[in-house]
Amino acid sequence: MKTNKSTGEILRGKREEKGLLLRQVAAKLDIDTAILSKIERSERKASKEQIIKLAEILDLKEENLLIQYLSEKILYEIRDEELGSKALKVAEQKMKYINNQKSQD
Amino acid sequence: MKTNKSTGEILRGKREEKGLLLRQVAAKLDIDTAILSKIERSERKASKEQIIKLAEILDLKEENLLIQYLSEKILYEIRDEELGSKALKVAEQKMKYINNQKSQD
DNA sequence: TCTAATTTGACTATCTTTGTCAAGTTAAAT
DNA sequence: ATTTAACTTGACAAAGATAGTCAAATTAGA
Repeated sequence: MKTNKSTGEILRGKREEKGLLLRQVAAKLDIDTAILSKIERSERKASKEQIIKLAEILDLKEENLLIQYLSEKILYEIRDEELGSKALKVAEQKMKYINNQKSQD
Repeated sequence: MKTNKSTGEILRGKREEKGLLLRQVAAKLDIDTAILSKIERSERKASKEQIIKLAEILDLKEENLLIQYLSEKILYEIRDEELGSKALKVAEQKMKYINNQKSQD
């Protein structure tokens, strides 16, 4: 999966590829075009529900789009944190530990 | 670094080791004991500023405590997300990419 | 059992997020 | 160059999440 493209870029790329207008897609999401514009330019975050709808509207694989979206949410939490990389690694270890616990049931 | 202990557990452990009361530590943080109690039992999240003060009050290495704290913040974002593990991995790739870009200046 | 420490829950205040709206800017077509 | 539709911007409002206080209830140690 591509990881060096923002969710916004993916959304805009696919929308244009399909020849859809902001107005049209925004209407399906039931939001103002202003917000969708901001989402596409990474000035605002979409909600999970919006991501799911967008995947459907734009024929994007929902799972991939959600992973993109979640990874950005994660990075947003550690934006301009010196220790971000280290925190990410520790988070992965904790995650592994948690998943191990779960499978011990 | 230990990763299978929550920030709250670390804080409580060290506070008790030092024989300090919730009241005393809370006073230094300028918050009610109720909140500190909740932080120690992971019922509430501390703020970054509180974590920094707590490291100082309890003689914990600030960097380690911050990493713990940030990693929990990350995991909080993907709690009960099916795709959490995958999102974490993608976040790491993105992070690497970003850091690479930075070093190209 | 008494007393101090901690926990709990109801409530409030503050901050963040998510949205609308209207005005401003850009781009394409003529 | 002008016009028109698409998009962007920023100020604002509503709603939701977060961080705190306070007082009552519970727990733990002398």
